[in-house]
Amino acid sequence: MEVRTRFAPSPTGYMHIGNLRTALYAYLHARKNEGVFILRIEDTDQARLVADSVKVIYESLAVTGIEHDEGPDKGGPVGPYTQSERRGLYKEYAEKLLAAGRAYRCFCEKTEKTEEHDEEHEAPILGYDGRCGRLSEAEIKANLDKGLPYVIRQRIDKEGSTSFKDFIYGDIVVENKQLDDQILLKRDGYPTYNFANVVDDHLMGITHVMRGCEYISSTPKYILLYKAFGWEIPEHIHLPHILGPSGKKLSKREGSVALGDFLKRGFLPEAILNYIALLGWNPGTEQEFFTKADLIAKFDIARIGKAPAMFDETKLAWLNGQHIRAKTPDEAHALFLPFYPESVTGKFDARKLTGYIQGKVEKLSDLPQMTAFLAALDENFPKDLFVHAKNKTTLEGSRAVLQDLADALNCLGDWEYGSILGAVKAYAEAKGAKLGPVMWPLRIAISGQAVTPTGAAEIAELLGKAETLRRLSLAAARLA
RNA sequence: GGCCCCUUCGUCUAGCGGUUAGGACGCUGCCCUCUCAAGGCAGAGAUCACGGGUUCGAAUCCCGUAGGGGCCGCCA
Repeated sequence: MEVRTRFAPSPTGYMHIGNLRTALYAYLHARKNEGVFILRIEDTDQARLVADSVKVIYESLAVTGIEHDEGPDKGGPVGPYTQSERRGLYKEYAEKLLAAGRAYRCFCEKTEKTEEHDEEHEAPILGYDGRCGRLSEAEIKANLDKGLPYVIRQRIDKEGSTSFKDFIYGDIVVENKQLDDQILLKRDGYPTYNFANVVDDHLMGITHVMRGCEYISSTPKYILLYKAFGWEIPEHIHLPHILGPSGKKLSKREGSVALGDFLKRGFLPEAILNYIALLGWNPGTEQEFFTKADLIAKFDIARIGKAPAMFDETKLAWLNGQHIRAKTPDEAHALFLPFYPESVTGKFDARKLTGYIQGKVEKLSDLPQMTAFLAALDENFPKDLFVHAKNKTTLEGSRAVLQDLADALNCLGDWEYGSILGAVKAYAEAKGAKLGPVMWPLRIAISGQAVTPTGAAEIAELLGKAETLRRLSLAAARLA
């Protein structure tokens, strides 16, 4: 049977990294099995509609290369793919349940979750007591005649238990008395997630339902729905959570959670994809660097783990560096360019700069700070930087070297990396010195910092002859 | 509070009855090098949450306990 998976985000205005991983896994599983990956927009909460947020979903999928085969923008045989456009369908199916006695109208007041319940989670919240389920035909009719608003609730027989086999977590059994008569159709006529999800997954022929494991506890209710309709139950694959640094579900409170944030901060989409793929899944080999094509080839839902994983930005950064290094110089440059300060791109050969530092960059957002010294030397950098035990450089020695070097470089005809290095080498040789003790003062003088993203000769070349000589004499003067 | 789930180095993980418990990030050191935040090598770091079983033998199987997480919305 053809594999059909879906990603069913609700338009919230940003792409949560955990949701993106769910999308990735669903996508990979579909591709791996030459199946179909569907995008379905779950916009059934009218109160929470965020303008343009569907666009964010499209953009997120596009930038990460998680491309869907069917969706609101692409169409397909089982559309529409936006739930708000499927309202009639849900009503129709809810009424079928009503007619079959598997659902009932509920005229009770709204019982929305309050903030207090959120914080004081010790407060027991009791589920709906099912009173409207016991209303007589006459009472229902009377209410209807009065025009009382109502919702449709699923009628759950509180006897016995309901179970399902989760692909990751195995058999899950829940006593039916734990199950609430959940709302299927809201007062405004829109379905709840719980209902729309089941109806759509069935109608869209989804074979593998992949979602976060927070849905495990409500899945028995969905199972009962499938059974009430007499529908085949798809494979359920609940994914372990991604945790923030505090050990709780990754949330906005703890730094970046949105794909857009990571992108802005200089993480590459392919690195993010690679990293989140490894959060909860492993290939069974020691491979850690993956391109999307690698993932499609190696992905296997059988190797998804059960334990939640903490999101570790340090490792993401490392992986990001790996992906940057894997780029061609031209690709890298296209990536770096937007992150270079104007002061750098305006004055220097940025393409050359990229070539010199590509192997050192982890986050693109480090670029401004890494390259700032090119455009603006901190002329009052600490003089101690010249002192280096291993190179046996001292303030006195450095001054002499700098003065000599200034002369040597001044005589240089063409100003490029090779000739600069050649001149420095020649000078060192003439002095009977090793290269280190000469290069060190040079690099400090022209950069003003102990750590630079590339070597002294490269920096000198980028700076140009005039600026290099200016910095050299400046430093020599300070050391005098 | 009720129910469900999870538990191997700080972190991500391998392991599916017999391993010196392996790898990666990070950390430390060494090498290379014109610096290192790159590369190479090495090291520290996990009595496999704890307690009972089962077994000749358990990180691996079973049962408890503890800790953590999730759900209990006319949100998804």
